[in-house]
Amino acid sequence: MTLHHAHPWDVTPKEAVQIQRELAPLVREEPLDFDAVRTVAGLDVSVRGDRVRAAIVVLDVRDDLRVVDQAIWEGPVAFPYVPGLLSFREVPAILPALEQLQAPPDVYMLDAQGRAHPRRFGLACHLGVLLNAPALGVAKTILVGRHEPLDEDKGAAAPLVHKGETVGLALRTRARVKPVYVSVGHRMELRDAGRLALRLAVKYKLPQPTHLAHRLSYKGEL
DNA sequence: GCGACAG
DNA sequence: ATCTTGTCGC
Repeated sequence: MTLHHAHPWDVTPKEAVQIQRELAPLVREEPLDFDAVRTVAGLDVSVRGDRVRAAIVVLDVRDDLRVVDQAIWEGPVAFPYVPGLLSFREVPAILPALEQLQAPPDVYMLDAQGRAHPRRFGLACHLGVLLNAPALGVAKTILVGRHEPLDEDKGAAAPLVHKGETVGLALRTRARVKPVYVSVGHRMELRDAGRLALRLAVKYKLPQPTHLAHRLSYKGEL
């Protein structure tokens, strides 16, 4: 995989914001060709003390979500947690983990926001633009935006709106369970992201890719 | 100035 | 995110 818009990571929060403003216009919302999607990678990063551990789990969506590849990378914390600047903390750990994969996944699913971000450039957008690949964010809580109440059944959804703009989707992946917040990362439309998240949420609230990636980064194994 | 605030 | 046991409900 090639980095299309490489930039320094050893930056100050102020410089990070500037980088986001420069890259945000590069996010492309276009129809996703589902026929070209065979593998979906779930990515997550856990933090323990002063160490971070990035984990990736690749599933084959045409073979009953079978796990076909996985990778882990551990290293020192390189950036503090600042709401809105999560990518500068996690991407530096995700990139080296990606290098361990046998092949580039067709879609990247992040445990974070995509366009549902103050500057429309959450972690899912950042990674998607860097790799120039389809990406989406599936977050457990809201960073920005509001939405109308959802029905209690599985599949219930409502637009996530911020400053008059639909930036994501509040989606109930399991009946009577708190919804997840889906948003576009890169090279797909919101409806595509919603369909993907709902279709891959077969056993838990979180879609299988991010659910497994979370387990792998947290426990160190599946 | 006062809250809100992905992981 | 992380610190952490049991407990209520489908």
